[in-house]
Amino acid sequence: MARTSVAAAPLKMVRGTAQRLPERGALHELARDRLRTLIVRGDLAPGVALQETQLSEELGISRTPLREALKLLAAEGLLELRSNRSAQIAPLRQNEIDEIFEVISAIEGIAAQLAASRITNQELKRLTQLQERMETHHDNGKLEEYFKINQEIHGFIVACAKNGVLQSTHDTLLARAERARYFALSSRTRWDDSVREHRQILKALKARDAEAASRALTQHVLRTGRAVSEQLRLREVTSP
Amino acid sequence: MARTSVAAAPLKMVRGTAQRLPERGALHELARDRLRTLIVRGDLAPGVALQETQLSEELGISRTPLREALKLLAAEGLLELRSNRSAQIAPLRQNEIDEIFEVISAIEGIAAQLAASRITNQELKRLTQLQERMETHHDNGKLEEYFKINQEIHGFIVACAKNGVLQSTHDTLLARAERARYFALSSRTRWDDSVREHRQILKALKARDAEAASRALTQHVLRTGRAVSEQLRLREVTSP
DNA sequence: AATCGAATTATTGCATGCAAAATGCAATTT
DNA sequence: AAATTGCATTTTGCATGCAATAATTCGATT
Repeated sequence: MARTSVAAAPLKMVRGTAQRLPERGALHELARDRLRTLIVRGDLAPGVALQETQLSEELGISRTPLREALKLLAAEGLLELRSNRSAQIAPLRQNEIDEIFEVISAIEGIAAQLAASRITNQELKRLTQLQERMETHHDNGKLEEYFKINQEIHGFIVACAKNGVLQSTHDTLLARAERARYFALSSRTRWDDSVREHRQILKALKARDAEAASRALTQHVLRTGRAVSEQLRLREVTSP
Repeated sequence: MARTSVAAAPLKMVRGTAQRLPERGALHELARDRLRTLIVRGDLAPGVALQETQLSEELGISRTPLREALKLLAAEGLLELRSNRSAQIAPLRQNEIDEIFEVISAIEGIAAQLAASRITNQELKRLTQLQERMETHHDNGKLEEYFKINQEIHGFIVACAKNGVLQSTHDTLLARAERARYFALSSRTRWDDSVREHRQILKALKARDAEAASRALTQHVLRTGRAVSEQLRLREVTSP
């Protein structure tokens, strides 16, 4: 099996070798963050087994903080631990993805509802700006950039709800959903629809119409979820 | 400082001593579960510092699995880790409690909505049964039992939504909310109202009226949250 | 007496060691 | 040939060791 090189740079300084400065902070957090990114982006594919010794060497840390990181990632649903066996990158079960989007739609629904009354004019301005940038990327066919701004908008609306617990719950679920989206990049038609739906959401927020904003965002997320789920289904039938 | 005795029985068998059978499973999970219960029930009060060596001895395990448990509990929001300092039982910040109830209300709202269409007749029967038992406890003034069934009903409705991700998200948040409720046991009038609201929720579910069920449960949780928050505020002003 | 600061002690964060469980492989049996 | 058993190896789970950081003590100074 190919060696899954996981470490662009070790997390920790090694004595006597000149190298890039190691990141600072607790090692288990650094390991968790690094691994999370790798999992979400699909660099560590679903089903891949993570061996503690090998991985700890690649990260340049010992097994102790690594194991702590693995347990945290398992709690986030990105990893599955099997007792006395290697941890495994969580598979993308269609059913689970459906569930995740169902929950995210509810979270963003309440977020939009709260944001409608709590959002400041400055935040509305910023949101308008983001929408414009997103539309530009859409018109120019810049998928990568569009995708990024899209995520930013969703996160920003949740932030405007001014509820930290809501935010962190959302973030955790989003990581799992995003992983599925990396696999199943949405279709072109969905892309067009999505931009339109975002316009509606922004309009409702500007009008501070909680009901409309909530409904629009909930539906938007549910439709996105269905598109991702559909792509996943196609992949399952055709490729593996 | 009084020794916070945390261990009814050690988690692990000690060689050569006749004693109750140790529970089975990974030590970090046992430790996490035991500590979670102690925290939620208030046996470990907000602000209390947990020393790794002392606690590991009380639990009869080594620091390694204990530290894993601590990090998981911190991720659940029940504990706060301060680098190079002892972990601390998370304080009950009123603002945070408010946020938690806001999110739970949304979660249970979507749960009721989904449950309205997904609940089986058998589950409805069970729910009716639970409601009856709860009312009995209410009428007899059995707070403890009432409280337990109340929790069971909420959990059961979420289960009827048939969404595992929703369920586990709910469970995690509920632990934090429940901790606050142990501190701030709701007032008598709230108790009466609560039973009435539960009747409404059940009625809506029986009618499979998603809209009504969702609205009723959402409002019920929000009102409960407000009652808890109010009690917390009173405590803050009067006692400490 | 109060305050500051150095020395001492206590505690955390990480690495390593070791036993138990699982895996892989070859010899053996069906 | 397929399945099975036994043995060696690998890998995990937990305990322990050690250096770095924070808390504490106690004495010197104002």
